[in-house]
Order: sequence, then C-alpha cells, then structure tokens
Amino acid sequence: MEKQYNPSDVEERLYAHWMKQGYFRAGESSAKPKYSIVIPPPNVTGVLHMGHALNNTIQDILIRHKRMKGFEVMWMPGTDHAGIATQNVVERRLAKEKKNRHILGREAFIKEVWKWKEEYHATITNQLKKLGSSCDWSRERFTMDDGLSLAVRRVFVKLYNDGLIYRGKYIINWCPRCETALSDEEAEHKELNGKLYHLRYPYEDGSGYVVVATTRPETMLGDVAVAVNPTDERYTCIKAKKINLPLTGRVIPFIEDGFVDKEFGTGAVKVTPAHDPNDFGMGQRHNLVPIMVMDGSGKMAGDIPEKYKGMGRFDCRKAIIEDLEAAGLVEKIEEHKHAVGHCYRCDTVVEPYYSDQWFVKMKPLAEPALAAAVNDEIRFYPARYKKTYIDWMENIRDWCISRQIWWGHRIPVWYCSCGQVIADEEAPGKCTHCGSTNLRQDEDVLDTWFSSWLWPFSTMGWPEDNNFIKKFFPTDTLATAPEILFFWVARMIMASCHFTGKLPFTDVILHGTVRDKTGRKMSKSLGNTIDPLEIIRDYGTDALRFSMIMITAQGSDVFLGKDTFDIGRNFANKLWNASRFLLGNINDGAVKGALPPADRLKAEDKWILSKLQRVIKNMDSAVSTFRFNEACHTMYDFAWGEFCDWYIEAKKADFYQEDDPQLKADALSLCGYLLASLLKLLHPIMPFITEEIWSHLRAKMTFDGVIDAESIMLAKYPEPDTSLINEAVENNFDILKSCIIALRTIRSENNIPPDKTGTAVIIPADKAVSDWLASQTAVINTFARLSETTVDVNAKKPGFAGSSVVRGNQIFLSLEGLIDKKVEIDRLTKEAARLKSMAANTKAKLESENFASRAPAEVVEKEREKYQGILVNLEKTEKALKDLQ
RNA sequence: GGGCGCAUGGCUCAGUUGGUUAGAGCGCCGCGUUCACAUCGCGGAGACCGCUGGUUCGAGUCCAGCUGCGCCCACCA
Repeated sequence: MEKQYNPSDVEERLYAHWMKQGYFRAGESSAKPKYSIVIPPPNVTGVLHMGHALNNTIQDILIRHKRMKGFEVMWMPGTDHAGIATQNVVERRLAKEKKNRHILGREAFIKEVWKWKEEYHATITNQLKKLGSSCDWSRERFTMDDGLSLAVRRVFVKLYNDGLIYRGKYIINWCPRCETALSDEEAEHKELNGKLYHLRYPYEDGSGYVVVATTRPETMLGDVAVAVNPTDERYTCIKAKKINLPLTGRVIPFIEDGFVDKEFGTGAVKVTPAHDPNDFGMGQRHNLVPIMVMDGSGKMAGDIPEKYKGMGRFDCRKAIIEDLEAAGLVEKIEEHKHAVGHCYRCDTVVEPYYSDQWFVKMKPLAEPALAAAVNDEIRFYPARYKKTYIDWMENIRDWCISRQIWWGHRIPVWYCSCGQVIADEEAPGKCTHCGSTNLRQDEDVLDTWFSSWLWPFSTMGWPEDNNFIKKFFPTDTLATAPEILFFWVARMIMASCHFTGKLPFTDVILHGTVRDKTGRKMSKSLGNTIDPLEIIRDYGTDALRFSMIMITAQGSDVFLGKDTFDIGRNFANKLWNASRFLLGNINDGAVKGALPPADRLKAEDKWILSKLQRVIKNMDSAVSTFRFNEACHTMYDFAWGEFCDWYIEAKKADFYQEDDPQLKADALSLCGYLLASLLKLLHPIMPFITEEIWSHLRAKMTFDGVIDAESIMLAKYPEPDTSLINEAVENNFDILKSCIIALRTIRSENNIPPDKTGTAVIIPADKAVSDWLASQTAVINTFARLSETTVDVNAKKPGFAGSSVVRGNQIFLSLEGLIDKKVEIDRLTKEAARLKSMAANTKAKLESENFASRAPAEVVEKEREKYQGILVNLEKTEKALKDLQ
C-alpha cells in the first residue's frame, strides 16, 4: 500500500469492476425484501453541480446501506427532458450561429435538441458514475422514452375523458422571452422597487377626471372600464359618467365591483381584462370584452394607436407616461414596492396574458394526496415540510399544462374542421364525428412536469403491468430539494394515488440547498459554482461525499468552499494509513483471524468492542432517521478518536513484542475484526476507499463471518451485539485516558521534550481504581512517555513534581529539574479556583430547598456525588499547591 | 400580507425527548519529524448559547415578546 491514499488510482477501476459484476442490478424475482428509490432525474440542460452531488450521495448511502442489510435494492437512474430549460439552451447555442428555431423549423429544431440531449446525457451519467452512484444502469430512463411518452398520453387522455383536463381562455402567466405559458409555480415572485403611477382619466362630459393608480401604465391601452367599490361614497355621484380613455379615443364606463379596495390609491381601478388576472375576473363578472394590446413577445400590438405598435412593453411604459405627462394627465408618481412574477427559466418578468390553454383540475387529485400527509402515510424529513405541503394542497389551483414550445410531449389532441376535438393516445386516422381525415394536432407541448409526475411508475413500465413494477413499486424513499416540493413531489403523490392507487414512496427527504461560503446559492450565472469533478480530481469522491454529508445537518443548507473537502480527504488518508499499519504487521501470507476467547481479551479489547457496539447502534439510528451528518460524526470520532488514537496505539505493544505469538495473533485478529466492521459501517458513505482497503484486508486475512464477501458492497452490515457493551470497562478507560491526558498536559505545559522520560506516581482514590490503574502502568508509560509509573494508595508523593487530580486520583509527574515551579503553581491555582467556583455552585444547588424536595431522587443523588467529587479534587489540588509553595 | 427557519468560542456548524464541568472541524498559540499517517501527533487558549420576560427544583434546549438575517407562499391595482 502506498504511503498516501490516492483516490484516482482506485475509483475508476473499482466502479468498472462493480459494473462488470452486476452488483447494481436489481432482481425482480429476488426473494429478499425490496428497497427502491427513483432518482430525481437531472435535467439534460447541462452538467451536474454540487446540489446533485449532495442529492445523489444521500441516495447512494441509503441504497448501499440497505443492500448490505440484505435488501434487494433498486435505484432507478434517468434524466429529464426539461422542456423550456432545454429548449432555451439549444436556442442560445443556435443564436451563436445566427440561427433560430423558426429558421430551422419544428422538425429540424427538435433534431438539434436531441443532439444536445445525447451530449449532456452522456456527461451526466458519467458524472453520476464518478460520484459512485450504485444505480441500476440497465434500467435507465428518459422522460421522452417511448414507454414514458405512452404513459404521458395515457394519463392525458384518461384525465380528459374523466373531465379533469379542460381547455379554455384564461389569464395565465406568460413569459415573453420564452413565448410560452407558465404554470403558477413557474412564475417566481420577486420583490421589486417599482413605481405607482397615478393617472388622470377625464370624464367624457369635461367635468373633470378620476385618478387611477397602476404599476403598469402601458396596459391602459387595453382598459375597458374603471372600477370602484359599490360602497364607496366618493364615487356615488360620478359613477354614471363615462370616461374618455386617454391616448385611445375610447369611451369606457365605470363599473362597481366589491373586489376594489377603497383604501388603496384613490379607490378607483383601471380594468384591463386581457392583461391582469384580477381585472380578468372583473371583466367576466361584468361581461366586458378583453382587449389585447400586447403580443406574445411582449411588444405592443392590436387595436392601439399606431405610434405604440411594436414597442417593447417597458419602452411603451415610458412613452405612455411621457405622452400623458404632456397632456397633463399624470397626477403623481410614487415609489412602490411590489412582488413581480419572473420566469423560473430565464428570469424575465412574466406578463399576465389572456390565451387559450389546457388545464388540469387539481382539487379531486389533491384530496387523497393531502390525506396521505395528514395521516403520516407519507413522512417528510425535516418534518416541518409537512405543513408546507398541506397548506399548498389545501389551496391548490388548477394547473396550466400547455406550453407554446416545441421540445416535449406534444398534446395528444386533434382538431377536426367540423369542430370535433379528439383526445387519443395515438393519432386518429379520421374524425370520430364526421369521418374527415383533415385533422390537425394541437401545436403545443405539455409542461415538462406532466411527464415527471409519473416518474415513479412510468419508469417501471406503467401502464404495462410486469414483475418489475410488482416488485419495486411503490418505492421507499425520495430524496430531493425543497425547491421542487410543489413542482414535483406533490404532483407525483397525486399522480400515483390517482393512477396506481398507491403512494409513490413513504419517506421524503428534503435536503438543503448548496451555497457558497458567503451564503449565495450556487449558480452558473453567479459564477460561484464548484465543479464536483474538480473536487473529485483533487480530493477524491469519498472525500467529496464524506465532507459534504458531514457538514450538512438534516434539512439545512450546505455552505461549501474548496477547503471544505480537506476533512474528508484527511479522514480517508487516516483510514488508509491505519489500515496500512495494521496490514503491514502481517508479513507471513494470509492469516486466519478469529476473535480470541473472552479470557484472552485484554482491557483495551473489551473497551473497543464495547464502543463498537454503540457505534453500530448509533449508525442504525442515524441512517434510519436520515441524519447522515450524525453517521459521519459517529464514524469519524470512532475511527480516528478511539480506534486510531487509543486502541491501535495501545496494541502496538502487542505487535512489537516477539515473545508471545498468541498475543500478536490476537491483536491482529481483533484489529482485523475492528477494521472490517469499520469499513462496512463506512462503506455506504465512502464506497471506494472502503472497498480498496477491503481487498487488501482480504488478501492478508480470512475471518469467518466477518470478512465475508468478495466485495464489501455485498458484505453483511454489522449488527450490534449488546452483550459486548460493558459500562464498567468504559468507565475504567475514561479514568485511564484522563490520567494519561493529565500527565501529557503537565509535560506539555512545562515544555518537557519528548525524549525526556520521567516517572509518575499515582495515588488512587480507592482500591478498585488502584487495581485497574496498576494493571495499566505499561500503557500509561507508553502513552505519557514515562520510564516508570507507581500506583499505590500508600505511595509517598514526590517532593517536587507536577501534579493533577483526576476523579480523586492524585497524579504526580516527577522529572528531575524539568518541572517549572511557577508554571505548576499557576496551573494549580487556576484549577483550584475553577473547582472552588464549581463547588460553590453545586453546593448552592444542593442547599436549595426546592431542589432537594422537588427534583427526582436520582438527580439529587447524582448532584451530591458530584459535589463530593469536586470537594475531593479541590482538597487534593489545594494540598499539592501548598506543598509546592 | 401569511407561513417557516436560523441566531452557540475568530470562522463554519453539532447539540434527538430540559439534568454531569456546552462539543467538533477549521483557524490561533506552544512542543514535536518517537519505526501507519506533517493530508500527522501531543498539549493549550478561546463561549454571560442574539435580547427581554415567563414556565420549571433545573433552560442552549420549552413558551411569549423583541431584534437581526434567510427561505417559502400570496391576484391591492
């Protein structure tokens, strides 16, 4: 083994090996219980970022964990065609070549998009593999595969026939740059500093004017009325008047509508049904015909004055205000903060737009999906998202599903010249009503989420019934980002309930967003992204995975800088070197390992075995409750802080001695067992290094029931053996460690060079501790670099020495001429002061009448013991101090 | 406007159901190249757990209010 762990030497080789062996394949005829996950399919718009790395690491941890726990696991990989987003990136690429989709035409353009898809799909799957993702690649799906496309059409037609899909002219969110409709969820509200324009609309009779307030003056060209609240007395006398709509020559009426807020502005509202959702509602209530004054690209158009035609909406805003100002019709312009919708794909300000679109009636679909969350049949991690989900479900609105783009699933609806509308899975040859063959398919495509919401079952072959879907659907856990809770998670639950009658999964992990060190979301446009491949190249995949998971508390955001990954790299290297050391002690071929019988277990063996059982238990609870950071901490602390720092160090004596071969063999067996267990526990998080060390371990040691598989992927995950948990031993070790640390501190504080050995005298507090510590003098000597340690209740304490008190055990380190009296006096003075204040606090607590009478007896007893302990330590510390002085 | 979250040593954060002396990593200071590891070892300094009240024998932990950040949702022009 090399001196340093070099991830790039092993990762590619191991992944290829796993693939070749078919370890990721899910068997539909397996008798094992199943565990399945579908990947949140990455968009084929570009390369994967750190958010994907986090997301897929979480899934891989779960999958590898369950696989080792004996489940038949299935992790479905795949990608999403991401309608608008992908169309946009391809259009941008075309623009660089001075081309656009209209020049190409629909068919040629779609061909271009497929080319893009192939390119990025290859990159994405390669990245997922680099991350170590153990998905079943033989199952990979794309949202526009034939099978998934059929599922989309099946679902559309069924909903249409059930009356849950309808078409109509409504105000929807429209992106003038993408030139398509968006759903409500796709319009992101952002708080902007805008202006509120107060405009004067003159009465037709010349008797004055009414002032209306608007944030979008350009829409005035489409005004059809001015609305006031029926109870607004300011307008009772004038609401019979007509209004000369400025700049247009149109005469419009007043209308009365309860929607109007008397308190806001002047209490009079201009009504533009074609360009505002509220006004659309009022228009409908008052039978007003909407007037469109803008086209799909956000340019002014329609029946409007010639000079505004073709103007961009924001230029027109300026022009209108200038013209109105010139006519003396602008009362005032105020600064105004308001939320404006933006396209979630290109960030353009969306326009409320009156158009023909397809919608899904959501209320009936939402009911069972809502109940599933209320009844905790679906659980969210962190749990607070349950409320978010329920609120959304309870206030669900219809879903606009038609998009005026080309990339995606074309709406399976055909129109006949006779007026017949036909929804069908396949193109009908002729009209079902008049028999005409002159049919025209709807030009629009479906919202990309209309295919994603079927993902958990469409990927498994639905609507076809097969053994695979029988075995692996419903899935178990979904891990994704909270940003798509409504877009995707909620809709999958609805679709699954409606079309399969089952919930698609039971546990939903919503992990945090990946941000840079300053807290900004990582995004390409901000240029603050970290490329996972670059981290993998510089630090290794395991380091990437471990570091990221370790610093991510459940549901909280992740702040990443390049130095974040040191921790994982260092940890990997530590594991590597510990393993290298242990395996380096096997020099005569392969050893047969076996746990020594109980009577040959030494104190440190019992201690580490006890600790290991706790670790296994902690890992179980951490992973099953999705607290992966806790799992990382558990392993880090155990592997580094206990196994390496104490156990291996203690075992070195057994390795280096040559007198007793059994002693060395036992030490090797134990270390082999511990290392194997450690690697197994860690494998789901750090798949590569654990597999690599595992193969080295297998080459040097056999161990029935412990080193139990060709690949660690297939090894049996450790089960806790609670009979090995030994609190007394652990307690003894705590005392031993504290004594050693105390001795090291004295050395360090007095600047005693490592090559100077000294002698220690320990005056133990009682017989039990005395026996224990006396049995560990060799360990103490090694760890504290001493030539001799005396443990004796009746020992004479050295005349001049550094000293410390550990749980009533008095410790002296004597070193000829090396102990600095002043240093020691300072230390002990400080320590005495600390103990004194602690004693005072504890005493006050004990003497408090309330505490003694109301706290549980065991708590009081504990507190009393603590107080006694402090007093003993204090007394001995003060005595040592006095002796020094 | 409604909802949610966060506030703990210089930095980034852990701290499950309230109960020993509040932890870790990084950074900092000191010592060290002792035959696994300087991507390392040993030791150390550093925290009135945002503020104010409350509940409790006991609060970083529960409740209320406040302050400052962040996120989600929202058709008052």
